[in-house]
Formats: sequence, C-alpha cells, structure tokens
Amino acid sequence: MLQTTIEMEKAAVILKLLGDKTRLTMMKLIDKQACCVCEFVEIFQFSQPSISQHLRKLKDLGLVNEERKGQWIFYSVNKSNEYYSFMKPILDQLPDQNYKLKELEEQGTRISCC
Amino acid sequence: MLQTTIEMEKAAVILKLLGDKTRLTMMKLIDKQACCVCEFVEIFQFSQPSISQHLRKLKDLGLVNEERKGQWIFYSVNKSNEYYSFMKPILDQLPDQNYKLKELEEQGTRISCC
DNA sequence: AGCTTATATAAGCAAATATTTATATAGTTA
DNA sequence: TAACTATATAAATATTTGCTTATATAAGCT
Repeated sequence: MLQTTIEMEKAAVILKLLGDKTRLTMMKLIDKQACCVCEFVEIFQFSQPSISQHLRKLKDLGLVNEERKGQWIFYSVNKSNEYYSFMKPILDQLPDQNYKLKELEEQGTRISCC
Repeated sequence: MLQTTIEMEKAAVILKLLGDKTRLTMMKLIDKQACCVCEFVEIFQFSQPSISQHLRKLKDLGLVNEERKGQWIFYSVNKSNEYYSFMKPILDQLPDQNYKLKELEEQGTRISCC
C-alpha cells in the first residue's frame, strides 16, 4: 500500500496550526460536530476576537468549513480538504473532548445557538 | 480496535515541535538513520548553535536519542519513546528526505564523520 | 600539555504569534 | 428603523520563538 505524501512545507504549516492547544482542541471537537464561536468562547475562556482569529487561521488553510445559521456561524472540520487524511490519524489519537460541551450544557452556559 | 490516546497538552507540545520545517525534516531524516550535528548544519545552512538548539528541544521531550561516537554525536528518533506511535503516522506521510544526504555526498560536503 | 574539531550553552535580538481592546459588519427582533 | 446579538477585523501590545555571535565543554591528535 503506497502511502500518500504531503509537501514538507505544507505539513509543517498544518502541524504548527495544530500545535496550539486551543486550535487542537477545536479541531478535535469539530471533527465530530459543528460548533459556533460562542461555544468556543465559553469553553476556552478567551476573548471572542481571540477565538475568531484562531478559526480564521484554520479557515485560511481550508481546514474548516463555516456555515452561517442566522446570526450564528458554525464551524466544522472540512473533511474534503486535501490534507484531511494527513490530519485524521492525529485527531484520531486525541482523547475525546465532547465532555467540554457536556459541561457547558450542565452549567446551562450553553448558549441559545445550540 | 481501540485507538490509544495521548494527553492534549502533550500532543500540542509535540505538534508544535514538529510544526517547524527544520525540526520536521530532521525527524523524517533520523527516523531512517542516525545523523550527526555537522550534517544538519550542511543540510539546513543554519549556524551550528541553531541546529543544536533544535535538537535540544527534541531531546528534552525524549523524542530523539543521542549517541556519542568519538567527537561526533549522532541523533536518531527514539522509537521506544511513549509518543513515537503518535508521531509515526505523521512521519510516514512525509516525503522521503534522504536525497538531502545524497546531495551532500555528491557535493563531497559530507564531512569526515559519516 | 597544547592545538584542533565537534558540540553545547548563554546572551542578545528580530521576527512571528497570541492576546487584548476598540470598532465594523451582518443578521434578528421590536 | 433602532436596538440587540454574534462575529469579524484592526490596531496595539506582550510573549514566544528562532536565529546569531560569543563562549564553554569535551574528545582526538601531535
């Protein structure tokens, strides 16, 4: 079975993006289901612009999809991106992060959007 | 088949280290055979301290082994490190970098050590 | 021992990155 | 249309990173 390869330059850029705990957790979360910005703000306890800028970087590489639903914008992993197969084994080895969403629900902090 | 997981914190740290093109290329090279510092200096055209500092970071996480042979120190991927299985699928998807060593040989720039 | 070669460490600096506050845009609702 | 909510963008700033030069350490050679 011939292993598909990725350009070194591109691989490094993607790994650098994933090498930030916030973005890595985001990607693991939205690999399973779409999340909106306000959820991330709650989960990570960073300012909204900070969250938006992380998402922007992921979007600039095409790693995520955004879908507007009314005033909310939902982000999810773009599984048809050419580099998804490169990232998949990484994401698969990460522990499930959905408990973070569950926590929000329990706190009742999970906002109107979801 | 249960997928082994890695702590998020640790995963992010490792990905950040691999998210540098120099270190990523180093790791791909020494996944196959040990290389010494002087080779890296030739390959990457950075100062020797710069190379040593990259290697130091990899060593601090236990990702590489160092073996002294006389005045040279050879570095190789530490395959018995607990996180090697996390990195392996990444390294496997990278294009082979051994042509860089071949180039050194052809130039005759490949130093005494090897 | 003294010189040379290979590597590591320390210190300084420049570039890149991530955060914040302030402001703009876009959609929703009264 | 005016007020409100969600998100994006811009600008300022703090932190981190990676490089360089200078210096230290360690091994080999004469």
